[in-house]
Amino acid sequence: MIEKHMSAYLKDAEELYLPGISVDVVILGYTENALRVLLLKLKELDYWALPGGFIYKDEDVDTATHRIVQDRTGLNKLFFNQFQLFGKTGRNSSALLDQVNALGLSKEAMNWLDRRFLTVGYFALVKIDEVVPQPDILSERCDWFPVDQLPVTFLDHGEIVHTAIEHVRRQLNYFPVGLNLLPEKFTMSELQKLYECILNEQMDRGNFQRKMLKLDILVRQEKLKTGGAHKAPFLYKFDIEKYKYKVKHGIGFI
Amino acid sequence: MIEKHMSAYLKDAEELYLPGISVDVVILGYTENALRVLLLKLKELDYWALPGGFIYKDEDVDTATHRIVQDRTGLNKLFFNQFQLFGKTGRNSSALLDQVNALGLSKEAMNWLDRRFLTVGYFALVKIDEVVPQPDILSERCDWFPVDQLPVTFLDHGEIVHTAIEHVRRQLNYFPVGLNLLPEKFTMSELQKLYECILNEQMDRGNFQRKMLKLDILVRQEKLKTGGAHKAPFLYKFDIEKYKYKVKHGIGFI
DNA sequence: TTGTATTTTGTCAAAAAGACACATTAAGAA
DNA sequence: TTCTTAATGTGTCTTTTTGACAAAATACAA
Repeated sequence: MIEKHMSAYLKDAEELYLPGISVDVVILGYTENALRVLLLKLKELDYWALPGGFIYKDEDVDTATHRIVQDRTGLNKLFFNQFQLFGKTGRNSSALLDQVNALGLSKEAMNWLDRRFLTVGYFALVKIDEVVPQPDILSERCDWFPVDQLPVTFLDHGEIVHTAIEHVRRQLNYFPVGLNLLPEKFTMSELQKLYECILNEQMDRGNFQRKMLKLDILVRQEKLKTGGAHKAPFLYKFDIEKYKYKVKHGIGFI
Repeated sequence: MIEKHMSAYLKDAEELYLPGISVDVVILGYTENALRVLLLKLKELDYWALPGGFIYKDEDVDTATHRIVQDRTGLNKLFFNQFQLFGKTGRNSSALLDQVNALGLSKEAMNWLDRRFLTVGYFALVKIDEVVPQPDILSERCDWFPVDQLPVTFLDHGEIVHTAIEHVRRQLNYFPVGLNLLPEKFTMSELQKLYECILNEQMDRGNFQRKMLKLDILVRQEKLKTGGAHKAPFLYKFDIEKYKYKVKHGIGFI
């Protein structure tokens, strides 16, 4: 079955796309106290893969990425960034070709796939509850996985995810993670838990709040009413102007 | 003239190299209180270009980079890192082709060059006095330029340099800049000036020393005798073990 | 020997970080 | 209604770090 889809998908690949290079996107969301990545279950194969695709011959790489993420998430306004090119020799789909009925593949598809591929690694930050995940033609479904509990992945996609996380962690001061991963309004402890997930370290509540407020990028809203059996926390929003300015120059949190 | 060299250089390009992709390396050195980049003056053209090249079909991208840097610098042990893929549409050598006698180019060379090219941006950190710069077949000489005083560059090479610097600056805690840019033994104020160059900001001498020594990565040597009419400063070396460990986890200076 | 330039080292106040405590309060239980 | 619980808002105190600056040291030159 999958041979048919692949053959259709790759019918004019040679003519349409830049050869030997693809894009893979680590789409990151945050919910229920965990950083999660969107993965696609390949049809008939026991691999989960990153959303990815090829680059049209006259298309910017960033544009290709936007297209790919938009197709998989339904989102239009996106924050994403390139973080690394992966290109070890021997990086090709032979593992996959071994498992499909290669004879069922069209000659064009076979030619296209059976070569070394470089892939550009991107990460995207999305509000998980705004996403409507869409499998692509080669996958049967998609799911969010906590970044520390990945399933068996296709090729080096697991490594790509971990590299992306490390990249975000190192440059946390330069990416608008709060703005793009949290809902518009959030509590201080939600923000703290997000930071703790990314940095993989616990912080003191009082000290986190003091430090975060001193950055002068948050606007306090009215109280949160509904919820648990405890004092209702304040809600905050980002002051977008100040936030974006600070992110550009390093927010100065870590 | 250059047409002949290009034709020779690109004779079997299609067969040897991955198509549509190149490597460009921002080779950074430090001397006389300035961060400098090695550029090549293209023969007969008014452009300075980054050292670069193509990737053999069965060669790791990192290996290609090592080969390129080794060819231009004579160095074997190298610290280098990929930092970004550049790939806007329309990024090709037409600007260059306009200026050479295109008719003098072989058909192979013409075919190879006249297409969109992606390029992988790397930076390398070298000890400038250990380098013996070697022009490549397309260039007539090479020179070190302070990164804030670049000449007119080929294509987007100027932008690539500035992106590299910003990358190093942001992740200064994660790169062994001192170890790779300074001679084996150095004074505290040499180290400070290096940091000031990269961060583009002045620091207090006493405070710099206090902070740097507390990192516990330096070993104090004997005095520096020769020199100016003033107190001779201590020389320091890095404690390689400690330094590498700290760099891996973020040195914690900035 | 004295002056100059630069390094080494130290001081002191201000700011930030870290540890922790106590009062507050929404919701549910008694 | 009152009490309990769990998490929040806020404050305090100590320690550490930073920032600004100055005194002492010293190699060389005049």
